Amino acid sequence: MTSMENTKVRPGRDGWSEQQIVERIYEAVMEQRLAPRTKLSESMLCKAFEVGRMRVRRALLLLASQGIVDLHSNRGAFVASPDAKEARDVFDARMMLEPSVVRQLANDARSADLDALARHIEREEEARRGGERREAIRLSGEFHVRLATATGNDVVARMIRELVTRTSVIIGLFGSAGASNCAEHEHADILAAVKSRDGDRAETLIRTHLALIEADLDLSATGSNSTDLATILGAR
Amino acid sequence: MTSMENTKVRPGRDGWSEQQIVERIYEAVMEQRLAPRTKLSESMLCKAFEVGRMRVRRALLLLASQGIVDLHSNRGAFVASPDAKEARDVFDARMMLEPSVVRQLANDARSADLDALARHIEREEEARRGGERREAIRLSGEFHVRLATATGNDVVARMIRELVTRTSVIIGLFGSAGASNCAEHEHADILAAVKSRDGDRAETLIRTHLALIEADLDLSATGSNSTDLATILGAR
DNA sequence: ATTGAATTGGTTGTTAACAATCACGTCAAC
DNA sequence: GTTGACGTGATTGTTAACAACCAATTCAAT
Repeated sequence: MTSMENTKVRPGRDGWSEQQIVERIYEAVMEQRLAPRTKLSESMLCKAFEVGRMRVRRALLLLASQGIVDLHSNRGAFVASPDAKEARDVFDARMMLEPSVVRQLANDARSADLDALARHIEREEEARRGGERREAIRLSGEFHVRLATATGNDVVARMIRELVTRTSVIIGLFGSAGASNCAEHEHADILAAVKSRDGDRAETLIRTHLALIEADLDLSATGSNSTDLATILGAR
Repeated sequence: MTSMENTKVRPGRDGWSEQQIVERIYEAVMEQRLAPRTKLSESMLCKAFEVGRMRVRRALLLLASQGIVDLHSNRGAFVASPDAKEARDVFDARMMLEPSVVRQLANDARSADLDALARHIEREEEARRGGERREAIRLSGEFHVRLATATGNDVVARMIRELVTRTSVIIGLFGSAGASNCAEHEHADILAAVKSRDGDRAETLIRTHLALIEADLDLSATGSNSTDLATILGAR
C-alpha cells in the first residue's frame, strides 16, 4: 500500500492514466525499444497516448524522479543516459539489496510464489529459444523484480524495480553485443537454491550473477552526457 | 531582442523552485512539524511559497512518488500516514542498505568525510543538550543520510534519504514519547567502529541501532488510515 | 429529534491560450 | 571557406479560466 497506489485509476476514461503512461515507457525502456538519449517530446507523447499535455508532463516528471528520464530545462525530456559512475552506483545498490532479498526468500518464501517464479523462468527460456529478443530482455529483468515482489516488501520491490529499469538503460549504453544472454541457467540456479532453503548459496549465486552482468559492460566507454565534451576538453 | 539586456527571468527568482519546496516540506516532515495526515492544500502552499499552482502540484507529485505525501483524487494532498506493514517494510529496507553502507565506509572512507561526520555528531549532541528537540530529531535522521552520502554512491544516498524521511513520519505515528532519544552514544559508536576500520562491528552496531529504533515503536497501534473504518466495518 | 436528500461552497482536475526559450537555418562579413 | 550574428520555427514553461468533484450545511420529512 505505497502512497502512489492510493492515487486511484479512474475507470472508463478517454486516454490513459499517467500511471499507465509511466508503465508503458517503463516497459519500452526495459525492452530497449527506447534507446538512451531518445527525445520524448510532449506533443509526440500526447498524440501517442491520446491525452492532454498535463498527463504527459506528470508522467515525465515521475519518470525523471526515478532516474529513467532526464529533463533539460526548455529543451525537453530524454531517455536517461547515465555515465559510468552512475552505472556503478546502480549495480552497487543492487548488490546491497538483492542478496538480502534472496536470503529472505530462502527463509520464508511461500511455495505459491516460488511456483510462479518457476513459471516465469519457463516463459523466459521460451522467449529466448523463440528468438524474441525484446521479450527475453524484459522478462529477464522482470525476474529480479518478481524476486523482490515475492518478499512482500513493497518498498524494496519498488526500489528494485527502479534499479532494474535503470540497469536496462545502462546495458543499452555500455553493453556488449551478447551482454543480456548471460543469464542462461543462472536464474534457475538461484531459484533452485531458494527452493532448497539454502540462503548462503542463493546469496552467492545472485552476487556472481550481478557481477557477471556488470563485468560484461564496458564502463570505460564514453556512453554518457554531451557535457562530457566540456569535461574532456576542460580541465583534465 | 536578445535577452542580454535585462536578465528578466531567472529560475527561482519569484518564489521558490519546486526543488526548494520539496526540500522545505522534507525538512518539516523530518522535524515532525508536519504531522501525518496534515492536509497540504494547494492554495495554502501557493500563498506560503508565493508560487503558482503548477509548481506546487509538481512538488506534491514528487513528494507523493517518494511516499512522503498521499494524493487522494479530488480531495487533495496529505502528509503520508503509513500503516504498520509499510513501517516494517521501510525498516527492512534500511536494514538491507545501511549495514552495507557502514561496511563500505569502514573499508574505504576518506578521513575528511569521517571528520565531517564527527562534527555532525557534535552538533547533534549540542542540539540534544540544548533541548532543541526538533533540530535534534532532524540531525539524528540526517546522520544516516550523511553516512550514505559519504560512500559517494548517489543512488544509495537518495534511497536512504527517502527511507529516513519516511521513518520520521513513522516515528511520529507509532513512536512512544522518548523514542528518538535512544541514539545517545550509538551514532558515535558507529562512527568509531568505522574509523577503526572494523566493518563487522560497524555493521553489527547499526543493525542493533535500527532494531532499537524499531523496537521503540508500537506497530500494533492503529496509527494509519481513516479508511481503516471502511475496512474494519466491512466493505462499505 | 433524527435521518435523508438537495444545495452550496470550496478544492482539485483539466484544458486552452499565451509567453519565453532554445535549436536550426540563413545570411553577411572577414 | 569559415565564423559570427540574426531571424524563424518549434517546443517547452507558465498562467488563467473553466469544469468536475467532494464535503459540509441546510432544509424537509418522518
